Formats: sequence, C-alpha cells, structure tokens
Amino acid sequence: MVSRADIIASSEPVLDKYGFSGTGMDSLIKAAEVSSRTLYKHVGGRASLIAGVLDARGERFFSSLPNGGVTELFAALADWVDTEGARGCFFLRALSEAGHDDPAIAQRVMAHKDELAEHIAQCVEHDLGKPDRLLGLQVLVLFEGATHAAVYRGKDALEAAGVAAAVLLQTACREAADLK
Amino acid sequence: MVSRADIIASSEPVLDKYGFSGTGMDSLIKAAEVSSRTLYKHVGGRASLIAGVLDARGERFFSSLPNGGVTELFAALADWVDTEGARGCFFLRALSEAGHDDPAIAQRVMAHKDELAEHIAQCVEHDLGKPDRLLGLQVLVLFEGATHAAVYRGKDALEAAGVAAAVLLQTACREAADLK
DNA sequence: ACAGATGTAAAACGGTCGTTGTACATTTCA
DNA sequence: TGAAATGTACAACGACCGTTTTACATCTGT
Repeated sequence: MVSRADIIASSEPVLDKYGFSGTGMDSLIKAAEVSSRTLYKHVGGRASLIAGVLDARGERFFSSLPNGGVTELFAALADWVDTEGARGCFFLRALSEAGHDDPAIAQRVMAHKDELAEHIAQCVEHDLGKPDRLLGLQVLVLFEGATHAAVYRGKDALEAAGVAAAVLLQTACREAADLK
Repeated sequence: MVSRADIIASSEPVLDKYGFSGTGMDSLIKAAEVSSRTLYKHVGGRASLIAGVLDARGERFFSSLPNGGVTELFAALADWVDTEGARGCFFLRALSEAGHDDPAIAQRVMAHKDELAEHIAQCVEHDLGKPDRLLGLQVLVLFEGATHAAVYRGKDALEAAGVAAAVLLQTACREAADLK
C-alpha cells in the first residue's frame, strides 16, 4: 500500500540525479514501484508531483540545518553535500528546467530562497548579537556559491566558503567594537 | 547568406532565455531566420549547435572580463548581469539540462570553470602581489554565489559579493604584513 | 460470500521533437 | 545559356512522453 508521500519520496532522488527535464514519468513510476494508474491516482500528474517533491525537499533541507552560527551552518552544508552529492541547488534547477511552464514551481523556489535568507539572517544574528543585513546577504552569497562551486571544486569550495564567512563575521564584529 | 557563426549567435539568447530543454529546434530555426534544412547543413544537429553556443558564450564572457583586481572583476560581473540578465550560470545550466546525454557538453563546462578559476586567481595575484590559493577559491565561490543569488536577490547580491571580496582581500593583505 | 476498494499490466492516444525527404526557386559563374 | 550551388517551404518519419483506457487480479469488511 503506497501513499502520496511514498511516491514523492521515491521521486526526489531520481529527479535530483537525472534532472527535471531528463526524467520521464516512466522513471518515476519505476522508482515508486507502482503502476502508472496508481501513481496518477495518488499524485494527480507530473506538475503536482514535482510540486510535492519540492515541498518535501525543502522541509528535509531546513530540518537538516541546525540552530547556531555560521560555522554550524557551513558544517551542515558540508554534511548535506556529503550525503546528497553536489549537483547545484535543486530549487534553482527546478526553476530553470520547469519554472517556465508552471508558475507554482517558480513560486515555491522563491519561497524557499526567502526562507533560506531568513535562516541565514538568524545565524548571523546568533553570532553577532544583532542583525546585519549586509553580512546576511554576504553569507547567503557564500552559501549559494559553495553549493554551486562544489559541483566542480568539491569539498574545497565548501571549506573555503566557511572560512570566508568566519572572516567576514569577525571583521563585522571588530567594526562593531570600534564604533563603541 | 548565413554562416555557422550567425546561427550560433542567434541561438544563444534563445537557449539562455528558455533553457536548453525548454528550447526546441523550431525556436532556434525561427531565430536564425533560415530553413530547417539550411540550419542542419550548417551546424550538423542539435548537440553540435549547443556545443558551438557554449564555445561562443565562453569567448564572449571572458573577453568581457577586464585584466585587473577583484573590484574590477565584480564590476564587470555587474555589467554582464545588467545587459544579459540573471538566470544563473549558463554553463552549469547546460550541464544540468544537457550534460547527461552529451559528454562533450560536460567537458566544455569543466573547461570553462577551470578558465574562470584561473582568471580569478590572476585577479587575486594582481591585488595581493602574490598568489593565494585559498583567497582565489573564496573569490570564486563569491563569484559563483553572486551569479546565482542574483537570480532572486538581483543587484544587491552582486554588490554584497564585491564588498565581501574586498574585505577578504584586505584581511589577507593584513595577514601578509603581520608575518613580516 | 461477495461487493467495493485498490491494485496490476499493457496497449493506445494525442502531442511534441529532432531530423530528413521532396519539390521548387534563386543566384553564380564557366 | 545552362548547370551547379544554395536556398526555401512544407510534409513526413520514427521516437518519445504524459496521460488515459481496458481488462483483469487481489485484498477487506460486513
């Protein structure tokens, strides 16, 4: 007995590995180990399935991020890449490959990035003791850059990003002290 | 009288705007303003056309980057995004969307990123007076991050990345002075 | 026991896509 | 002039893809 959640869970790694446009319904049906009839009854259709996968992925991703500072943030990203592989941002890939013909996907991607920016802002505040919009954006850029540079530079990119974030944080910290 | 280069030039913006899997040959034929027969005679086929577009894009991109330091580098990226738009890295998108069934594409993407890393390393050396592998990688991550964060944060991401690179450079500079 | 829900396998449908074939028009130049 | 080169428009091809239909099996609960 399969559920909608089961089908979504089995679809995610296939879409991740072979891409949204590179994955046909037959692959997702085979991965779910159900008949096409059952899959369509449970998830409605391709667009709805992809939307569900994005939701599940987002939830899983954010629950993998600890509540802490930027050091813990980049450590968690390194763990994520270790277990999931480095194929760029799943959401930005969804936007490029499927966002054109489905506005629901584009909207989910934007919401995901808003949530990511918010989480990073809290990491920065955790370390700095106060909010810092510029630093938050810089760490977001480092996070995004690490995610994509890891595709071709591997773990070195993640490590460099973490160090860079620490340097930026310390600089902001010093500047705050100088202003006192 | 059209040339292979003309067809490649007219194809690039279409592939960029609608994506590799979202663009059919009919769109590229229409953009080239030739018949399908002529286009195929000139470029051979879809895979060869995309490879040619990647080559042309890479040449155009690197010739838009000035010889200078990291400040000029991020200024040039801002100009590029101003005129080209922010849709993420064209090459990484090619890798995701078409790299699976065409190893020639994957190889071109890797070569492009190697060239980018090399160019950035020279920017760092220009400012610092000596090579610095970690700083080069950090600036690469910032460059990649700015490219992708600009998709959803616009020019703010580019600006933040430029400032971050300057801070990292100055820190490295100070550390070098302390060691004397 | 049997109706209803839930599943399967496999064919079929309509559409799109990359590519090629056919038939015809136009320039080029020996 | 007239043949070769180069172009066009457009139909057709085979393959694939998302989805639905058909026909049949297997559990579940009163």
